[in-house]
Amino acid sequence: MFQRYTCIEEGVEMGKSQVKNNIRKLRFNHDEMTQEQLAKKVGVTRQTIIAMESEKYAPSLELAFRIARIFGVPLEEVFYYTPEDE
Amino acid sequence: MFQRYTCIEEGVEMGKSQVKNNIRKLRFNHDEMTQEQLAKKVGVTRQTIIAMESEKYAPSLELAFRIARIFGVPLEEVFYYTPEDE
DNA sequence: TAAAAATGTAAAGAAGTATTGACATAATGT
DNA sequence: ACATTATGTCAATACTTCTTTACATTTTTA
Repeated sequence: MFQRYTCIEEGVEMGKSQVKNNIRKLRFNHDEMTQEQLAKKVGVTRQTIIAMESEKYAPSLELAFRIARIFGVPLEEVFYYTPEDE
Repeated sequence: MFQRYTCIEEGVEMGKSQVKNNIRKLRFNHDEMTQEQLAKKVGVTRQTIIAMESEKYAPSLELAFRIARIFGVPLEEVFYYTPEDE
């Protein structure tokens, strides 16, 4: 066994997801929207935005839709799948 | 009030998600692919397919991408967001 | 250069998603 | 009718995403 995620000695090492995003770029293209403002608009905390931007994990599908909607673009213009990691 | 989630007396009642999908249709349009076959192709269990088709919950973004890829269509052709419930 | 605003990090716990296994019902074929 | 295949349900557990709180660092602006 073991396993799909890089585990290091102590603690649980998070696997980075294979879904990438352009949130940061999109924020800047939208009047330099801050993480805080985006968080509020989509109804999550700033932590969640940070985690997504730093790709610690991918958002839920529902949250992905809400974010795309805020930026007024289709979901696949914000998020994209990179299997096998490039 | 009330409320996005139907909560019943005892136990936790699952809220249905606001993300809908065409998985069932797509399966049939693809040579009547069974739940089992789809599950195997995208690398999840049959339970997960059942839960998504019956909209008990929406998949993760990554799984959504994998499913769309199997059917050879863009993600938004499989899943769509219906805020406020239609 | 000091205050304020924006971003980053960490960790515990809640909520949501996925797995496993066991069994029930429906549909298809022989 | 019987066996087989496909679908559905339930429940426990594991894993992933999101929240909350609190504090550290960087960037911006007065």
